[in-house]
Amino acid sequence: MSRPTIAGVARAAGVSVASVSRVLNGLPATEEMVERVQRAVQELGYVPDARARSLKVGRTFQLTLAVADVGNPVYVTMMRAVEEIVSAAGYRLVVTTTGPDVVDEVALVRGMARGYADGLLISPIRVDEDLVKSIRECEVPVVVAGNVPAKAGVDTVRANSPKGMLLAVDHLVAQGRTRIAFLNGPADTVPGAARSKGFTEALKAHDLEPAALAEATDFTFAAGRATAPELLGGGFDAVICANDLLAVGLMHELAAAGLEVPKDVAVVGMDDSELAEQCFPTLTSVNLGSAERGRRAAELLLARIEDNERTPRRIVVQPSLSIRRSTP
Amino acid sequence: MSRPTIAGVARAAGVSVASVSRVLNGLPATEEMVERVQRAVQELGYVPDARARSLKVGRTFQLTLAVADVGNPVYVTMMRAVEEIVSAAGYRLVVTTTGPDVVDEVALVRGMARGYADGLLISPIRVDEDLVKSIRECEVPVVVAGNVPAKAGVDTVRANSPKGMLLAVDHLVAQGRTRIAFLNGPADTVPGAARSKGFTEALKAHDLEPAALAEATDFTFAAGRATAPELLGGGFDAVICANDLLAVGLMHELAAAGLEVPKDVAVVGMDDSELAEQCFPTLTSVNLGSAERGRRAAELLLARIEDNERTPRRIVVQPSLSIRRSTP
DNA sequence: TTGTATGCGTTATCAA
DNA sequence: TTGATAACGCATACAA
Repeated sequence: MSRPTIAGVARAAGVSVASVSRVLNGLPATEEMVERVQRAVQELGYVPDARARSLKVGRTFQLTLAVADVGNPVYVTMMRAVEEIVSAAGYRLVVTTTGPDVVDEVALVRGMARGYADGLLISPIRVDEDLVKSIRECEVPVVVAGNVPAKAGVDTVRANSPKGMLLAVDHLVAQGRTRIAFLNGPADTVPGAARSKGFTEALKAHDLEPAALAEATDFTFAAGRATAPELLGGGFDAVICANDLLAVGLMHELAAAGLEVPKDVAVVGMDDSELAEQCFPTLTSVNLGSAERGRRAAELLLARIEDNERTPRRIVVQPSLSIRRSTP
Repeated sequence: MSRPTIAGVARAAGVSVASVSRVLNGLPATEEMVERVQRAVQELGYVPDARARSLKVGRTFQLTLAVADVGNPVYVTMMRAVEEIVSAAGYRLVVTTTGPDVVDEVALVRGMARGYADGLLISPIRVDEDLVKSIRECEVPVVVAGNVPAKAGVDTVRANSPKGMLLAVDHLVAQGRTRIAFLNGPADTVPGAARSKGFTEALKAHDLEPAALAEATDFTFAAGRATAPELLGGGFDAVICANDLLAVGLMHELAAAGLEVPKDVAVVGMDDSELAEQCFPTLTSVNLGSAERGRRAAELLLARIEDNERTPRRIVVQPSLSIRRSTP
């Protein structure tokens, strides 16, 4: 037995399909009509087909959130914030994962033309010409949580990494740490590049030289551990890491090397994700506003779906510092 | 300008829509036809509409994975495993989150009738009659990663919590720990109930009495911290926790109380998620086979989509113990 | 091999 | 207020 269609309901209720559709959509109808239709719907367990509906009305009432790595806790924060906004607006949120490769991101953006959803919220980790082009030409509204060139002509909401870096360095310097090292993620990524630049500027503002630099191959715990040894022996008393996963990976290697956090080495992460308070010692971390970025991005997406002619906005969310036990 | 349809491509290529469709689906056509169609597709940037297509062919080539909490790292492991299997089979995986409430799970299962996807892989945390009913009556194939009654008549792949508990207790006893406490999640959940039962049985097998018992309100880090004080002062030398998040929450409270892990108290988690090796000290954890469960569940789902008449299978994945630094 | 025509399940337009 | 019917974009049975 196949699922009942609107025609089946109409037959069972002894009315026309048009009337069933009207009742289901709350359009004017007599009380008796409403009652008859609702009973038939109930009896048959009828549920409207979303594909057919969206084919007709041109909207799916679904939104897609695309992230690079579901294992990165910063996305958890963001997803929760986005979910809250879009579900309150009556949309269903579906999450897909792209992986670290830009071609997969491009494929995903292009694929939106298939009509999966009414909008896309993407947080790209690598950005190239192709991606910018695909976003600009995307058939559905796109909002980028991250940094793409203004010429992309798209709503963006991004973090202020340099400012965040400055908060971290300010804090470390105030605690008397001046030999500061930096554990970055891949420099060919958008966040990687931004944080590298921010770190350099922040040190310059304090007239400091980097004590050591290293670049992990990914923004992951495993990469943090694997890359940490490059830093060791660098004569630093503090390390800033490009995200929390890297920081936690580093802390394990520091412990293995017999260094104590924060006594011997202070550690600062970035993202202020759930992991920052789960790890031990708890991690001082730059809050780059992932929850707020999620909220704002979701709001921009909803607004653009409402009116696609509005001029693109570029929102920057300001950072703050969450001080915990990994810094003195 | 609106997106091009197959009719637009046909017009541009000077052929019929049927021919375009055939070329796009790799059906026999002359070389010239293929060439003309492909050029038009290229020029217009045509992408077929998935809704219209699936409305016609009755398949979406999408699969839905529903989890309760994206913040729980055990789901990350599972999602990665599922993603690998289904994408290799040519399906697109979308993830939705249900929250801890069973009514939302039921709504999600019922909603599958809207035709969002060709199948559903769900890992329910709470199960009641309604949920079982909705799963049994679901319009698309469902596979449950977890435990539902056999009468649901559905493919399931679940963990063996009691066996896992026994591994944990065996290990602790072998290390000389006999005053073992248990920090459970909500007992009204499927995993909560299974682990409670498993714990009792495992202690009995060793002729031991529980040193202390506590029940957190959620399977989360925050709930673990909040509930830990109920355990403290219980005179235990080891604690088994119903999952890794609870264990990490507990460890923070132990540290705050001046207790050292594993010297004063040994801690064992369950799930063996990424968090177990990220936390400090690294967490001995019962591997309940989340990756394998994800793989097997995905395979079952694909098989059932292929043939919906096959008799439901109930797979049990055997646990193992990942020993780390939180136990002596 | 190619084109014409029908239907997938729904909403919206038009008459009645 | 209600009903018949034409799309939405695509795939396919059938005819040419």
